[in-house]
Formats: sequence, C-alpha cells, structure tokens
Amino acid sequence: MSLKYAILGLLDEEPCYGYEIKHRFEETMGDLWPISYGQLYPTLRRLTGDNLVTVQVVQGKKAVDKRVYSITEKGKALFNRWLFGEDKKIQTSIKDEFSLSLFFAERMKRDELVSAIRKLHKKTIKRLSLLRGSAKSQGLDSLHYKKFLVRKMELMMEAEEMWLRELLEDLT
Amino acid sequence: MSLKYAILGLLDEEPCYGYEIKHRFEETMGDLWPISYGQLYPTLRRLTGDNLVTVQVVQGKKAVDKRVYSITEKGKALFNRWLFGEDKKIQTSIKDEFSLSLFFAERMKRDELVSAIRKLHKKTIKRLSLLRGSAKSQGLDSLHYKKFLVRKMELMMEAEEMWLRELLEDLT
DNA sequence: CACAACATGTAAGATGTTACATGATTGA
DNA sequence: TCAATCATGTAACATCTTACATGTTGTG
Repeated sequence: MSLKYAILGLLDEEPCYGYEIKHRFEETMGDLWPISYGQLYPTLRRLTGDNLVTVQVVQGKKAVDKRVYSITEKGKALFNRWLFGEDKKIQTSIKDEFSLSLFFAERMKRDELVSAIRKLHKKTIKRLSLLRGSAKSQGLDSLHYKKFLVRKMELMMEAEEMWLRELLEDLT
Repeated sequence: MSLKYAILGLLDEEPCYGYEIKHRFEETMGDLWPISYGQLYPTLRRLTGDNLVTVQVVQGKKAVDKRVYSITEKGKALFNRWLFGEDKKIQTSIKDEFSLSLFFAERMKRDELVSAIRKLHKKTIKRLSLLRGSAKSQGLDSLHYKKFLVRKMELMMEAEEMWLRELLEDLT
C-alpha cells in the first residue's frame, strides 16, 4: 500500500491530523492522486496499531477534537527503507470505461460515438486549463521537485487531449 | 466492475473459454489493461451465477477440459445498456510509487535520484519501441477502433518518456 | 528432456470508492 | 440564515495482485 508511505512521509515532516494530511497531500497531488476519507482514516488506525505512528487527541478551537498523529522511530525506519529502497514502479496500465467502450465501438453508431468523444474532449480541455491556472498560483519554485508532479499531470492531460482530438479528426 | 463488461462484450462476439478471453483481450489491450487469472476466473463464476453467461464443459484435444462460456439474453441486455449508456469515465489518477517518491525527493541525494530516473527512462524507451514494433505487426487496419487503443498507449508512454527526459535535463 | 504454452482454479490480502452518519465553525 | 469548510468516522462493496496448486500438450 502506497498511501501508507504518503502518510508516513508527511508525518516525517511534522505531526498532522487526518484532515490536514489529506489537504497537504492533495495540494500538490490532488489531480494525480486523490485521497478519500474512507481510505485515510482506516489506514491511520492501522498504522497506529502497527506502531508506525502515535496519536494524541487535541482540543480544537472549541468542541472539535483533533487526532494528531506523529511518526515513530519504527515508522521513520520503514519510510526510509521504502524511499531509498528498490526500484520504484511507474504506472503503466490505463483502465478506464471509455477506453474499454472503444474496444467495442464498432457496434456503436458513429454519431453517438462522436458526440461522446466531443463531450470528453471538452471536459479534458477544461481540466487542463484549470490545472494550468492552479499550477501558476501554487508557489512552487524551481527548487521543489513537486512542480514536476504537476508537470506530469499536465503532460498526461495533454496526451489525453491530443488523443481525443486525433480520434475526432479521424471520425469526421 | 469493468472487467465484467470486457468479458460480456467478447462473449457477445462468440463463445469463449477463460484462457481465450484473456488472450483475445490482451492481444489489443494487454499494455493498457492486463488481466490476471486470479481476477478472471472468479469473475466468470460470478457472471454465471448471475445468469449473464452460461457454461458448457468441452473436452479439449485430449484430457484437458475447457469451460466454454456463452452470453445470455440477460447478459446481452446488460452489456448494451452499459455500452450505449451514460457518460463513460476516463482515467485521471496516476498512483505510482515513483511519483510518490518524487513528492519526497528533497530528502534523497541528487545522484541517487538521477540514477533511478535514468533507469526508468531506459525502461520506458525500451517499452515504447516494443509497443511500436508490435503495433506494426498487429494487422490493425484503419477500420478498427482498436488501433486507437494502441495509439493511446503510445501517446501515454511518449508523455512519460518526455517527462523523465525533462526531469533529467533539469537535474543535470 | 526441458521449456513454453495450454488450461483451470483458490486464498489471502492489498487497494480503493461511495454512501451514510454526525456535528461545529466561519463567512457572505 | 445558508452554504462552505472544518473534522471524524463506518459499512458495504468493488477491484485487483500475488502466490500457490495442478496437470497436459507441443516443440526444439
């Protein structure tokens, strides 16, 4: 599980509560890697049980309790073994509904297909421009590797957009 | 579950046994969407239980039994509802170990990072040339939408390669 | 004879989404 | 006052990978 390492890495910077972990991570990685609470909170529990992190319940401004997690020595050791460890894998598979439906597209009417593609294409262009806007507003200077993560998403979305454009050109 | 629709779609062309389903699908989709037997066979059982497909056990050449699956009317109806149905989603997230490790790359030594990237870059170039080779050898003519799936993989891998190249240029 | 390809599966666990459930605080 | 944001969680289910287990058939 990689989310585990995302959490450990963030806590290795400083103690955080769950909500904060999600937001710090997604600030940069949100487009590439969204985190749901349904996955986050159970994972934090498990990490606590495995003694990789500890919790401290803290009073919020008022009545709201926060569970602030800190990384343990065991957690640090595990994170470092992962970070400096064996070859990291890169994602290679692309499993999405639209691609699958294209596998069977000979059974669809051309105009239905074209209109579905047009819709997706518009959506992709919109997401791309949003991404470019938010990338600028993030204060990611040239010292930060994190800017490359935003750049990766941009390149991926550009490829997606180009692919949809090619499809449309070919079909019309 | 989308694998379900991949199976139903294939069986809607003609009856197949499990091994054959895997190979037919992966012939085109293998790079984008590999299927494991550990997922395939249980799924076929479930589809049978749901009366979306039927099985017939057939003697192979010799002692090897094949379980040949056929789609039912109920299965056809479900597949068509899916194929012609609501907006299909396109994959947007990219959750891989390497990208995550880049999130924490400030903690790594530059030369270690560079050598890790170089390794990945070489691997990517190799995969890309393999893909281009096999794309040619597949008899995918201009009538088949399936060629666009191969093209998509190519564009994705080109984007990946370009990204790694940018990273290397920036770091050296 | 060895190895690849053919053929089927199970078990365990990793990974992830969605819907539901609750309630306080802040700003327009 | 209404919506957004803050804050935590559970339950159900969907998806997928890896390792294990078994045996045959065809090819060099």
